[in-house]
Amino acid sequence: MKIQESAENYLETILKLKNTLGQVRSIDVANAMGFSKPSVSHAMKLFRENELIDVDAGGYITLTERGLEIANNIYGRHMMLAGFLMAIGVDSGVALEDACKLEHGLSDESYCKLKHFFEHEMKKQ
Amino acid sequence: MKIQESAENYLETILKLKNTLGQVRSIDVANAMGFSKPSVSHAMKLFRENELIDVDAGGYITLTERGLEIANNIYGRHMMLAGFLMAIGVDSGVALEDACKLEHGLSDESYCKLKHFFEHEMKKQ
DNA sequence: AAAAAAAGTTAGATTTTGCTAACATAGAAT
DNA sequence: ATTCTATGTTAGCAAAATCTAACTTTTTTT
Repeated sequence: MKIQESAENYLETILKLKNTLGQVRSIDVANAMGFSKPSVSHAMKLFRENELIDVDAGGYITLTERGLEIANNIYGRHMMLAGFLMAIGVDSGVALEDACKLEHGLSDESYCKLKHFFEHEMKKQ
Repeated sequence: MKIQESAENYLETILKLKNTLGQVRSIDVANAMGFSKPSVSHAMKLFRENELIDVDAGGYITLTERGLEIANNIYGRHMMLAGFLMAIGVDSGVALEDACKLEHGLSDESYCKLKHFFEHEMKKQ
C-alpha cells in the first residue's frame, strides 16, 4: 500500500484521538474528520489489510508499529510546522490549517533542516 | 471552475515555459510535466472553457489575466519557498521539489508572513 | 424481551486526474 | 505531390477518495 496523503491524515487523526480520548473507533474518526461512516469504514478496511491498524472485537482501533511510525512522523511535521508558522506571526488557527496541508509535502531533509533552524537558530521571538 | 492543485501546476508550468521558451504549445507542457498529450489536451480544453488560457490558430497558448494571476501567485510561492529552504541549508534539488509540493497548501497569510520573515529577518546566512 | 439508537458495512455513484489506443490534422522533407 | 513526422483530439479505462442509500449488527434503554 502506497501511503497517500489521505492515509497520512487518517493515521494522524487516529493518533491524536488516542491521545485525547484514550480509545478510538471508526465513528470517532468520522466525526473528527467530517467524513461519512462509509468513507472511514472503507479506509479502515484498507488499513487493516495492510497492517497499519488493528481493530478489536469492540471496534476499537490501535495503530500497529508501522501505522504508529507513519502517524508519529506526520504528527511531528504538523507540530513543528504549526509552531514555526506561529513563531513568525501567523494566526494560530491559520497556522494549524496550513500545517495540515504542508505536512505531507515536506521531505525528510527539509523537515530536519527546518526543525533545527526553528529550534536552534530562532531563539528571538 | 474550482482551481485544483493540478490546475495550479499546469498554469505555473505554462508561465515558466513562456519565460524560458518564449512560446508554449501543449506538447511543451506535456514534455515539461511528463504527462501524456491527451492529459494535457484535456486540461487545456478545460482551461480554454474557463478562460484561463487562450489558444491561437497555431496552437500557441497564452495565459489570460485570470490565468496569469493564478500562475504568478503560485510561482511566487514556489520561488520564495525554494529560496527559504535553500537558505536554511536544504539541498537545492530537494528544495525545488519540496517547493512544488508545498506551494499549494500555503495560505495567503502564511505566504506573506514567511516572505517577510525570509526577506527582512534572515539577513544572516 | 422488545424497541430504539448507535455503529459499522455493502453497493453503487461521482469527481479528479491521470493513462492508452486510435484517429485527425498540419507541417516539413524529399 | 506524397510521404513522414509532429501535434492535437476523441473515446474509453483506471485508481483514489469521497458521497448517499440501504442494510446489518451491536448496544442501550425501557
